[in-house]
Amino acid sequence: MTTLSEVARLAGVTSATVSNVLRQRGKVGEQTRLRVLEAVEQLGYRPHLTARALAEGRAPTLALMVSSIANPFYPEFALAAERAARAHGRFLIVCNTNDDPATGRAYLDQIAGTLSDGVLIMNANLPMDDLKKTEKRGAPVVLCMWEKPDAPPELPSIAVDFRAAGAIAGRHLIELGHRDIGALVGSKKNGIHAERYRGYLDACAEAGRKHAQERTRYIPDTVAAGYDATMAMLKEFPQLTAIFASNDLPALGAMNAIADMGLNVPRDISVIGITDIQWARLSRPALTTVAVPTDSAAEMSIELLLALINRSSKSPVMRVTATPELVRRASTAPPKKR
Amino acid sequence: MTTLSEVARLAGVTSATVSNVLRQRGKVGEQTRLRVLEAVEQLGYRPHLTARALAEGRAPTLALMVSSIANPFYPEFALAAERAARAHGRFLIVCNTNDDPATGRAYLDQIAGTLSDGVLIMNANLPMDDLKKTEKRGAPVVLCMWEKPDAPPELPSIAVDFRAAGAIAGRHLIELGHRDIGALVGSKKNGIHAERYRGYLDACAEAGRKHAQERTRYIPDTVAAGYDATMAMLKEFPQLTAIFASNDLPALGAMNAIADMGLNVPRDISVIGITDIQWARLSRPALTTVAVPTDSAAEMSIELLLALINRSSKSPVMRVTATPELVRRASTAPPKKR
DNA sequence: TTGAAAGCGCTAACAC
DNA sequence: GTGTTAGCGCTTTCAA
Repeated sequence: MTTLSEVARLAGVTSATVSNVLRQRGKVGEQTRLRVLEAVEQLGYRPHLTARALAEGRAPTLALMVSSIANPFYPEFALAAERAARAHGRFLIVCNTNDDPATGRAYLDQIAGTLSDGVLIMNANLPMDDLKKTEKRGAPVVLCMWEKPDAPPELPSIAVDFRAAGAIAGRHLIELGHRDIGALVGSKKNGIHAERYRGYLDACAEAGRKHAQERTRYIPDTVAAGYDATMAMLKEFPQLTAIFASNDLPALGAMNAIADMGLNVPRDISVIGITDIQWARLSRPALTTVAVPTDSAAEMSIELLLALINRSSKSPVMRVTATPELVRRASTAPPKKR
Repeated sequence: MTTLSEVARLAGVTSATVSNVLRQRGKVGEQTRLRVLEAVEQLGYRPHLTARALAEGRAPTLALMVSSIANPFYPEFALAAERAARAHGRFLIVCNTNDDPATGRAYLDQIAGTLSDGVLIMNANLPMDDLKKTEKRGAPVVLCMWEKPDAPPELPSIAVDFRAAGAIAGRHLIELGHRDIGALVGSKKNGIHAERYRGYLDACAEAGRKHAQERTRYIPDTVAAGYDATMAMLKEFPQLTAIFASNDLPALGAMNAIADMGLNVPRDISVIGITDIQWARLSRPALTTVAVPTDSAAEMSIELLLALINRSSKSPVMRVTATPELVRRASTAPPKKR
């Protein structure tokens, strides 16, 4: 490993000067600058980021806490977040909590404020208290995809208007003429997807209709759960002509279930999801869904986090992304005439 | 931020002692130990990982270079790698090169050997030379999924016998009775998937058959490319009864194309892939594929990397994972009688 | 068993 | 412009 002072020695200057030329801090003569640069080149010197971090009192990394990077939505977010971080000279450490609060806490304890300057929280199943504690210890925390713009959380956050997304999905189904709709909610009753469902109910209300409780299933946010719930619901309510799913994963499961029952999407039953993950456009039929602005949410999250780190913003702040938009694909159509 | 010496002061000892207590380095009296622990608790002290790294001369992080974490296979690998890294007390930094060698080089230059102790290379499109250069600078490098066990690379690596995988896929198709098979190779002719195709050709040869060159398409490793190539190939060779794809993504594309042509998988045409990514089991019909041992490849990669870092192993070493295995699902069946 | 002190590689005042 | 110096927070000999 080549160090600053080795470079300095070769260039016949002191390490402070080398540091100055490397950080482009003016006040360096043109010839010494050239001499230093040459020495750097010759020795193949690379700054030691850890040492620099310690001296500067700040880490070059940010952490992203996520329940599991293998969940199909997160990689897309992570990619965008990493890009945004890079654009600001930061590296991204990925922390999979596996939905286990203890794992998340361990991460927070170890890296927040030491290895990484701040942390992005994406659905990591961590109690607010733990998050506030790490914030108090000096490491800013940003909630990446808050679901309720009307109810700002106690921590800085980027919010997506998921209620609007739910309403858009509901409206689309209703406008197509659907009256018998089943709803798949990918969380507990008052869980994370509650707002999306509320939005769907808003759309029903707007249309002067009422959604019957029994036609709603609260399930895990997975393809398999969407599959099972759809099977069950279709058996109980064969008259359904459409399925509203609070997320793309259960929607995809619903499509599979419908296909396996020998029915056709969208001819017999329409399906709509929310998010617009990659698979949505690749499934057959391609899934109609309400696209959430993933990339800009990631960028906004990184920017807010950096602002907090630089103390140029004070918590709590909530910023709202652009409104989700309908993406019409092939899984929705008017209901069959009877 | 609480520092070691603050804890030391509170406990009435010196920071060296606190350090000893924390690192469980015996030689500390029981009462002082307790006193120190209490002080740690009281102040909510957390070791500063960056400072520790600098003092120890080693970073607590490992880097994973990948072309794009959003590519459906990588997140699964990344998850397993992160778990393995955590099990050894390391954190994982994700580096998306975006398939751009310059980006990869920039990462290597910046973090290898400074911010991170070593780097895992997963299909990041980086020239060997750059990798060898970073290794020379002192940061071990491990190639995570080398495709040719018979031709060890010049760097430490974990190899998967993809030729065997290709042979397994080919054999499966042939055993089902297929004779008119189209091949989709997800890389350039002598590119990364060449071994898989060779394996497929091995299977043909074993069966005393010869695969006709014109029935092979070299394409990008994507769903879209698989779709287009299948469309084209089926138009040119309507007699095909099966598609061998060197990867699941093109295989999924092939299934979509077949469906869009109004044909049925597997009744009219069988499709097989390689890897067994998550989507494979979720597609309709579920994709028959040859599963690669992702998790163990990730673990082996991490372990090899750590061994190199601890100099308990010297490069180059190549280790081979368990052999890929056939996963029969619904996309393959015997060909129709004519 | 505990303390003193040096140093990891770099940055940032402050002098010269 | 360039050098001197004092740390950043921790680990680790080496002495006591």
